[in-house]
Amino acid sequence: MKRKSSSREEWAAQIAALDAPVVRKEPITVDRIVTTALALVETEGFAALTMRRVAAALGTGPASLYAHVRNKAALDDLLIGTLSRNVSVPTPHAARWRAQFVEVCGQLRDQFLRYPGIAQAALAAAPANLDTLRITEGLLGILLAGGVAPKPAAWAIDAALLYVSAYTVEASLRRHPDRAEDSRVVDRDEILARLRMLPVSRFPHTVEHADKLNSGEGHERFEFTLQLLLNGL
Amino acid sequence: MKRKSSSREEWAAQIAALDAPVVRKEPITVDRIVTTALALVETEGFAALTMRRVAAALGTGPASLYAHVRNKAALDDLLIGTLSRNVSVPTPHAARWRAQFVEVCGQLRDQFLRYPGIAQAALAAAPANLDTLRITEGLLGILLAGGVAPKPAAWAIDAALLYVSAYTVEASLRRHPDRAEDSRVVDRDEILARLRMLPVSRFPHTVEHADKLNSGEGHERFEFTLQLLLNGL
DNA sequence: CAGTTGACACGAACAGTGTTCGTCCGTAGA
DNA sequence: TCTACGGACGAACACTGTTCGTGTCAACTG
Repeated sequence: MKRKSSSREEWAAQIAALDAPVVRKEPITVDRIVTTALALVETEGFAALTMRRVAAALGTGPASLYAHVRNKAALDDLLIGTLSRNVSVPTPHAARWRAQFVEVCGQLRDQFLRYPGIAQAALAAAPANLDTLRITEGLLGILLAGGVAPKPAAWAIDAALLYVSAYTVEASLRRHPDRAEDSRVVDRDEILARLRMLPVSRFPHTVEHADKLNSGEGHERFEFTLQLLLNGL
Repeated sequence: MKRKSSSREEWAAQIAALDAPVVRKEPITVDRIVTTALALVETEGFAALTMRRVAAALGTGPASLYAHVRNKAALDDLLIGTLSRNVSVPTPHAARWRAQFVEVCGQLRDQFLRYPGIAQAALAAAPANLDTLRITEGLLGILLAGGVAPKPAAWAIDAALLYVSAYTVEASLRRHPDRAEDSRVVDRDEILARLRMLPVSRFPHTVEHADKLNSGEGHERFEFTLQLLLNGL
């Protein structure tokens, strides 16, 4: 009972606590951290994912997070693990192996695009994470069922996952250029105009085929690339 | 002459300046900044590339750099521009277009690998930079000479450059894991051991072909992927 | 030759980052 | 009932990119 020297503020806080004594502040868990972090990335992009901002969204300080997550890097790993868990891998169907492969990669792509810039973390954590290994396993099953030899299959999967990450990183940067205007170009017509502006003497092919260089509606280019990879197997 | 209140330190500095009055401090230029930055990245990795550290290496403070470089992002762009300028694109030879394509991509890969982690900047600045456009132009010439249609050529180039960046980013992170030991695995045998440790029930294919998953000496996988892309054209 | 101008260098500061230390406290076990 | 322990967290450290204002030197101008 040595708290006889409590300040006025503490006293007021104690009185205020009388109102809601039962609804104890919900404890911080890894799940709550991950959920909050994902919401933050979804609305403000990966660059805004900060220990401080996650903590603030949880109504606490940054130090509180380190009891549940070793690192910012560890948090990133958790995020891409969660995203990977959202990808469902079908049971291999020998006749449709190409379509199945593209479909799984497309799921991953959509997950990454939903949380802009998070693929940067995926590039860092690729091989270590258990949840991404589940996807690798699934893709391997699909390719093996399609009659592809193990080694080319493994290498093609690696290339495809790398491509998915790079594709989504680039797509996110194009849409979310930090501050709407600042030397970064977003508009596609603008890019086309700049390509046409190049000196024909030094960039003959680029100028001539400028329209093809940045063409492709939706994810046409994405699927084109994957088909390219698969057709070579 | 209102400097009569100079402190003792200033006085000492003035005396010291008598020794070398002619060798005026070399002015800061964009070239010196780029050279210093590249040396820094080469020895300590892209994560160590800091305005402050570049400035310190030049014997000044960070504010001095902003007279020559708008941003850290602008500096990054300059760096990958310089690296791109080191890549020499051959004049297209119709019969050897595949080899030429792979060779150019290999040059770019080696540039990126020499400066660990710098490919992260390449992923961000890809389409805007003039020097990388020179490479795109060269690759386009090679593919067109090989008889590839413009649109597939353009898309394949995009995919290949994306893959080069992703490949080098991942390779750099594997070699340079921030702090030698900290949940990140470097050793290849270690990765293999961990893959074999997986439960066979859930990861049958991964366990069975673990040795193929991370096989490939040198840049075998790199060239395999590029060949895959090219064979589909 | 004297004087002004303008570009560059830079010290100091601001707002923000990841991470750690030490303290508090509430709950569970003895 | 007392104790130990693990989570919560305030404060601080060492950084980051960037800006403001001041200084200082060079070259052009009258």
